[in-house]
Amino acid sequence: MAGTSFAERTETRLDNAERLCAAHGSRLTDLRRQVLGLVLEAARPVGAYDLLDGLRADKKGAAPPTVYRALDFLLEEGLIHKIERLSAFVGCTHALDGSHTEAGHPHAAQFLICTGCGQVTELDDHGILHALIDATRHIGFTVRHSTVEAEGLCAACRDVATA
Amino acid sequence: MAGTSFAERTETRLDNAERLCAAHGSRLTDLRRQVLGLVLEAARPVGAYDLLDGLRADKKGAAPPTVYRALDFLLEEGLIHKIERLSAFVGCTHALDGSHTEAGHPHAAQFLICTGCGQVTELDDHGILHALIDATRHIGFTVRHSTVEAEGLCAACRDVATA
DNA sequence: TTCAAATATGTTACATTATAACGTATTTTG
DNA sequence: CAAAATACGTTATAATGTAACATATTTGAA
Repeated sequence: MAGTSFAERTETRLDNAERLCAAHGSRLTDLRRQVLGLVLEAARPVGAYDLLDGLRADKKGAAPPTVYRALDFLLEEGLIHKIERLSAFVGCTHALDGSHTEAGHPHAAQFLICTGCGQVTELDDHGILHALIDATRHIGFTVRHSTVEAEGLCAACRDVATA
Repeated sequence: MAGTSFAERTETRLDNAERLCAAHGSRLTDLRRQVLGLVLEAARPVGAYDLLDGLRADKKGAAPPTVYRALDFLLEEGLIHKIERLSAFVGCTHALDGSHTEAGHPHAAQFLICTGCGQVTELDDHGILHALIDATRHIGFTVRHSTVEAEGLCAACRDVATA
């Protein structure tokens, strides 16, 4: 059993994740749970090699494939997202906090990256998704998955900048 | 002078690019012109190291920074875009083919990546941009730059798949 | 239950993408 | 022309990601 212990809120979310996995016949193993925990405990998007460092506190010989395989699994389950512009990963608030027992389906997700504080906010805005689908439909393109990432300033950082 | 010679259409677009640069006081040097030419001649998004190989046909000792510096310049000028999901670069049709003499301003740009044929189509759809701005405004986030990339099937590849 | 198949993880090596740091050349400007 | 700014050359290395194969664990069917 992994020695790492996480904050209570994180454990709750991990339990949610475990239920979601069970619900579609996949297993949130100790290793995967631990990697997801490390992602969730980070205040901001985490890189794969930061996660690897975190893992090594517990499992001395961990290597890159250990982390990447866990990340691939978590991405497929929709439990985390990859922020492409940052090559980093965040927990999916939609899946882990929401009342959505129907995970797995890739949902619309948009990410707001604040260049001031580094925080990333996840949106799940249907208007954006529909605008994208509308724009692509009439040229015959079928969207399977979309990446929407906006860089800018969050409310708090903008206020600081204006002051 | 660089020995590489490009198709006529490409030269035309390079001339456009040169005018755009001149219009805001930057220089499309031989090197930058050559890198842009290589991007434009590629049927699909090109990686930095593919460009490096292309460069080396002409300049034997070229090294990664040679290419990356040229790419940084071209990105800043809005002459190319980076497709984050592919770590690859495409010419900006908006800037190079359009009647838009007012380059430099980052415009709304969305990319449709066909997983069938690898082609990437650039959209410049205001509906998507506005949906994004609407969704972010009411939470106080100010968008400075956005990345929108959709993966799916273009009309041609979808027809093949359905057949 | 017991073995075969499927799944998950360990381990080594390497591929790909990107940048730091410093020196030289070229261009621009006073 | 000389100084400053800009662009480029060169070496080394950082950061991100994967291939390939071995071992362990779990699952499922006989």
